[in-house]
Amino acid sequence: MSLRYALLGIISKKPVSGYEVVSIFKEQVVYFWNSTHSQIYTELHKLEKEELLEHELIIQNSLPNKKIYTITELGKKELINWILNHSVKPAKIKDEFLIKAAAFDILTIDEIITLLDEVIAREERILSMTKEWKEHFTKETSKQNLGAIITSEYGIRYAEMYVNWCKWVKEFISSNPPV
Amino acid sequence: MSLRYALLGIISKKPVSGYEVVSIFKEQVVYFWNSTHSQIYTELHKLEKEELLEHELIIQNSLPNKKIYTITELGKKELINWILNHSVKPAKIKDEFLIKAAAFDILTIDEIITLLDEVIAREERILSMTKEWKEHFTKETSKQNLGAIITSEYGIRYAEMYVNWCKWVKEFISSNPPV
DNA sequence: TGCGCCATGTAAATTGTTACATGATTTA
DNA sequence: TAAATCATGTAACAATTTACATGGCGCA
Repeated sequence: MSLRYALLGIISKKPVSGYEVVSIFKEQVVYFWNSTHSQIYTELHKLEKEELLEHELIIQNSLPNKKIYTITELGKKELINWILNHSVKPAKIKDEFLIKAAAFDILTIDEIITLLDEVIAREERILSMTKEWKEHFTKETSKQNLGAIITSEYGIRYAEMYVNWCKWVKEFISSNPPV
Repeated sequence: MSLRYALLGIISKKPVSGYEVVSIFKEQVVYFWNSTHSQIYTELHKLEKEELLEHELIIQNSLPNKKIYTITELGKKELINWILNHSVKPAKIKDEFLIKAAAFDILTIDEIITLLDEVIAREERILSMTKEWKEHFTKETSKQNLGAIITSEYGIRYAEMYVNWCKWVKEFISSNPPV
């Protein structure tokens, strides 16, 4: 149900195609919302039926045709109304690694260290990518990228927190080894 | 699909009823996995059919009867196998507030501040609760609560990161006000 | 010649949420 | 006397993921 507002928010900044929305999701939105192209295209159709979006078909010669979506006045009203009046719940997280961490009691120290090191490497990769993104947004000082700057800052802080927590766990288990 | 491993992990520490599993989810697991009682009871039935769990019915006089679940040898093998061999993906997050943050461009400073202050208050409440939980687990120095200690530490760090990010956004928008 | 990018969609399967259903005991 | 706790389940609905489906262009 909130996916629609993520889409409206993206399209409110500038008209984009469904394909571009999908790539914005992969690059910028992953840090706080997950979705796939199949869900996004379907939701875009629904939003258009409800007249919150409209599209213009762009005929391309060498590339496939595309639909450029624009937010309607009604869509903008709906978006602002949701932002101001819908009270949000805490984030819903699904983190497989933390499920493993919760069961570290049954592993050996070496097994735990191996798992932690993999995740540290992964999060450090994500961290450096996110830093590049933030720099990119910060350079273009347009009024319309406040959202991108603050959410990428969130992504950076999240990844840093994750890495530091992993390192803390490594220290913790060396002074409090499991069975 | 990963829910089952969260359940196996919980029950591997000590035999518990479905009801207790649900309350452990609410208290300790919220920080990294979300589920509801209806899904948990259903999954428990499946795990039993697959012989990864078994239960003993406890007849109670003044309270409703309950089923105490125990992990089987097969269940333990499955759990350890998943932990060691299934490569995990980064967390999937659904954070409605970040969807709002991504669209802060279209709000006034006052509106943004109001939204941020609500979330700061919420996360500070969660933070103090989580700190109490961690203290609680740290006091009982059993070998079987390593998981609870490190995941509650994660919860603390996550909430602290969230609050600090919100405060950073407040500062950021006062020096870079939106339209 | 195979892969990735561009570009859009539908169908099937799985997961997850909300509502329905019951009911005694304890606590405020 | 109303709400919370204990205790378990199913049904209906909504959301999400994975697979199916197509196809040209550019690059290595």
